[in-house]
Amino acid sequence: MNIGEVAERSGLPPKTIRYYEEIGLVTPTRSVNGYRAFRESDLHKLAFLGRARSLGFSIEDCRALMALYEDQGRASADVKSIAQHHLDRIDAKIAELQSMRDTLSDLVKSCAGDHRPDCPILRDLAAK
Amino acid sequence: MNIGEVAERSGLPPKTIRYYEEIGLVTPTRSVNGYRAFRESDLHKLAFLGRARSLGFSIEDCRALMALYEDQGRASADVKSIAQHHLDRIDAKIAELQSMRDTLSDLVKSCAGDHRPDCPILRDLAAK
DNA sequence: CTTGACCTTCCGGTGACTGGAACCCCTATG
DNA sequence: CATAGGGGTTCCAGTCACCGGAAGGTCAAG
Repeated sequence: MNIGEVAERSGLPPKTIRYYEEIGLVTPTRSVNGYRAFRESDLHKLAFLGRARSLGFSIEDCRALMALYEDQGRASADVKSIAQHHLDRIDAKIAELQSMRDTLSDLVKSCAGDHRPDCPILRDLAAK
Repeated sequence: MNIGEVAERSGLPPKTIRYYEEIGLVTPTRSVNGYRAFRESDLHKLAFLGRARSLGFSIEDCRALMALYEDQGRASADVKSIAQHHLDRIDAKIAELQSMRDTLSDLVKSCAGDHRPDCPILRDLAAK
């Protein structure tokens, strides 16, 4: 399989796949013409990575998850730990955004949004 | 005022203040010894920037907000528009994170997290 | 005179890619 | 056989908003 087909089937852009090779997440072989030659197992790995990334796992988390996936003797506790930490980070991020959202929403509501210069949003940013 | 005092009073790290000068958000004068010399107005600007950044506005949004703040003839609609767009982005981000959170939370709950290798998290990432 | 706390600039790195340039390879068509 | 196109390749630079660190200048106190 060339990179184009793998891109299509994995849903990852070719650029991303090359990048993943560069950082050692996949190691396709090479054809005589120098093209990357992907096996089914490479495609499988890339799909795994794509799904992990879509859940927001960092590249390093993905690397660790892949290693655990391929380690038959893994303890599910190790996987769960990574996922739990990630979940905690997400919760923290949501809380942070939610707090911004609340403030911002109040400000937007309080602003007339017309041709006049008076603006509670600017007043809030400037004061305090 | 030297940068240290401004940093303390604005809550921004010196590195950040230098960076803001570099990209033209503040333009302190210079003392004879080459040190940056900040006026009260610079401090005020930096505090404004710090609060806008803490609400998640991008640097370019901050630049625009500052310009509006200093434009006596502004229309509050312009400010509101920036804030509303930012609010929309935040809502989108929260929705994205919330969706990740939901999936991830289910996966974490379903994983025993013990010494055994069987793991629904990895199964989910690998399958589909 | 030295110490230590400031300040300066400059360079490189962060995360996870993305865009673009310059070039090679392969197949099909005129 | 030349060429056009649609693959592929590498390498470099840029993104965003800074942060860390090195090498060195400045200043007040002891």
